Amino acid sequence: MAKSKLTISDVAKLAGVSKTTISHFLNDKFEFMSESTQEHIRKVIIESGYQPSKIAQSLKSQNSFIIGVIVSDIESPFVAGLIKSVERALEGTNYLIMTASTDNSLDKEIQAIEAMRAQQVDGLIIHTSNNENNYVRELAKSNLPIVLADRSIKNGQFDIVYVDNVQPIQNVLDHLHEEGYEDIYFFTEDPEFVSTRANRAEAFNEAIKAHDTDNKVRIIKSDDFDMIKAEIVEIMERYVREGKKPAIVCEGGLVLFVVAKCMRELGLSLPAEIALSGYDDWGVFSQLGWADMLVDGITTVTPSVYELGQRVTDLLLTRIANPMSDHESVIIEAPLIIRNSTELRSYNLKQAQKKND
Amino acid sequence: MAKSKLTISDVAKLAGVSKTTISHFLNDKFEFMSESTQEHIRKVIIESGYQPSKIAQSLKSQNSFIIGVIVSDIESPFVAGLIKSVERALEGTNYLIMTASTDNSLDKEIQAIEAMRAQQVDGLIIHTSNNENNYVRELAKSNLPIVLADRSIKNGQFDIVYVDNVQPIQNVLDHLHEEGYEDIYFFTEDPEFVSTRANRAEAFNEAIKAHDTDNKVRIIKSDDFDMIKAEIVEIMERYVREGKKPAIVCEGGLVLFVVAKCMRELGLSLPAEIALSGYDDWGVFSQLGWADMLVDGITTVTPSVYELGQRVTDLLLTRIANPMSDHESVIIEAPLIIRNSTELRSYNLKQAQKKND
DNA sequence: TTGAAAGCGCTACCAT
DNA sequence: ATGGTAGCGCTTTCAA
Repeated sequence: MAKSKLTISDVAKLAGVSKTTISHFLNDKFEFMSESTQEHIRKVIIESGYQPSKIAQSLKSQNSFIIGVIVSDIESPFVAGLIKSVERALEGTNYLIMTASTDNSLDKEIQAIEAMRAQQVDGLIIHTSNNENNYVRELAKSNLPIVLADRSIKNGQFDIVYVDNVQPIQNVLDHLHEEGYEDIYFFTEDPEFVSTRANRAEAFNEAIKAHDTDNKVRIIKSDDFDMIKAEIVEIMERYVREGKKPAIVCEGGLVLFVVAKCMRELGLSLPAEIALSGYDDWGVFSQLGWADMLVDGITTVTPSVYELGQRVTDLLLTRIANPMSDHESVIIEAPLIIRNSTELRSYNLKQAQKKND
Repeated sequence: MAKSKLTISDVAKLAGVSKTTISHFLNDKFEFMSESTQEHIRKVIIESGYQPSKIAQSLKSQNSFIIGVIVSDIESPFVAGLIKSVERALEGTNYLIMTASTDNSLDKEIQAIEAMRAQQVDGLIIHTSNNENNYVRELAKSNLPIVLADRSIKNGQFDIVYVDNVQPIQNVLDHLHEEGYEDIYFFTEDPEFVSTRANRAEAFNEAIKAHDTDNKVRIIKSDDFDMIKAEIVEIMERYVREGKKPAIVCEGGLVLFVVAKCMRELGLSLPAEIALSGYDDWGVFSQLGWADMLVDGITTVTPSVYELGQRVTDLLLTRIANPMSDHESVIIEAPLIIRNSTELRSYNLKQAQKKND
């Protein structure tokens, strides 16, 4: 192992050839040298532990082989799965990823993107924290390849891959109606700046309006358990007054988790007193079956985060290869997995059987 | 927004000054120019959207302001928390991070490190997948700053920050004994190449040997639920035969989660039939209280992953600033949080009260 | 088959 | 206060 950094000149000197020949060797242009020099150079390079500087190569070639991945919060299992699948999709290429987690702050997001631009990244994958990110909208007009992951940005022209926000909501509602729930709510974190939340809430409103004219969207904060419990209690009080079975649909993995926690702490029994369901977009956690485990199983809409990352990466590499191609939108489907938390009919059946025994 | 990339020469031409002056401006050396040129340059740069190339700066200055973060699996909440806290600790500096998730493969780990070396990273934070990583051990002898996060590498000289692997195990065992458990097991994934697992298993053996001479370490695979259930069933059979209350201590968040899941599926009741506890090193998930939620609360050893990331980053920055300083080892303490899953005495008390009623 | 030299975008030294 | 220029490590053209 080399003690200090060698340059191409050092290696050329060591091997007794010119920089040019070393460079040819590094770039697999073996036709420019004899077998014997080739072998000789190989040996010298291995023995010396020489690592060509990507920095210098980048400066020359004008591409860095770095993909910038900007995400809202790396600790969200959704985001971690996204990053992992991007890395997997990049295996076998020469690209590395540079990540920045913006803590859902627009300022940090812009800072991170500027820093990555300065690093001469070859492309950007963005899981934005704000759908009004002007900076990105403008940047998209330059020639820097950008693909949005799941969350869109208003009024911009982008490549984007996102999880279906409409059909799964319809499917959940159909299922809940069939099971006999009549008072259905949608819990989401603030949808103002996050397209997926807004789109899911809108799909919910659209689908529900034939059955219900009240506003059933509840905007919660996932770290304010008291507030969430208060919302749930209000729903249960209404149930007591009006007798319509209530159900809650949640916008994403975190909200679903937190609402489940609150229901448990309130001692509610599912599916008898209330139903719970929602998007479970937590990648490895979905695989581990957390929704299967809590409160005896929660019905979820379960998209493949890995597919998302794969498709995003495909799109980005395509655009890097062909900067002038038309922008594409790709939608990831998300099947409904029905579990105990919404199966009122079979619950009722079991209760009836117990009585008969 | 610029359509194509501007260079310092372009900007110098636009501003009607020399490259030197622009360079001075970029490096805040305002003493070398008049107020008026300074203002003029500022305006030109903003209007043109010019971004100095870090690549060129790096080539010149011989440092990249990139920290490489090599981790075993970014989807582990422990690792995600580590990355997040490293990023936080780096806020306010000029450093960016480049991540690579190695899927617990030694080959990929070495590849990733080589790629990062080529990128001229200024330092490396490594959460290794293999404690016999020769490549890293040798690399540590070069002048590249390296700090290990939590997992150590045999026979190497490193800066390292890790979660205490001894005292918490002792604390858990003391607690379990006090509660009346007499047949205590340690569940871990294969400890052969992962120092934390090996160290915890060893601490367990050391602490238990006064009470129990059998080998109570069970090596499981976290994705093989059948195998885990079989182990648990065996333990319960022994309990039926011999009457000593069993307890399981788990090596990390994933094992704890999976074992909890299996116990639930087996219909075991905690703490009455068996106790469960272990390291909960899942950062944000610990905060969300998953261990509080499953099977009515699991007793956990709960280190702060954020502190780990913070300390690791501090150490790395210190070493970058002062390459010749002595290697440091920092230990993160981990308090024991006692929950329902091990509280046999209060459970028995309640049962007794019920009888009296 | 090999090598000399220009130049990528920037910094820093040395002039003016 | 401002500018000319060498050089960081590499690639690539052109010449030998």
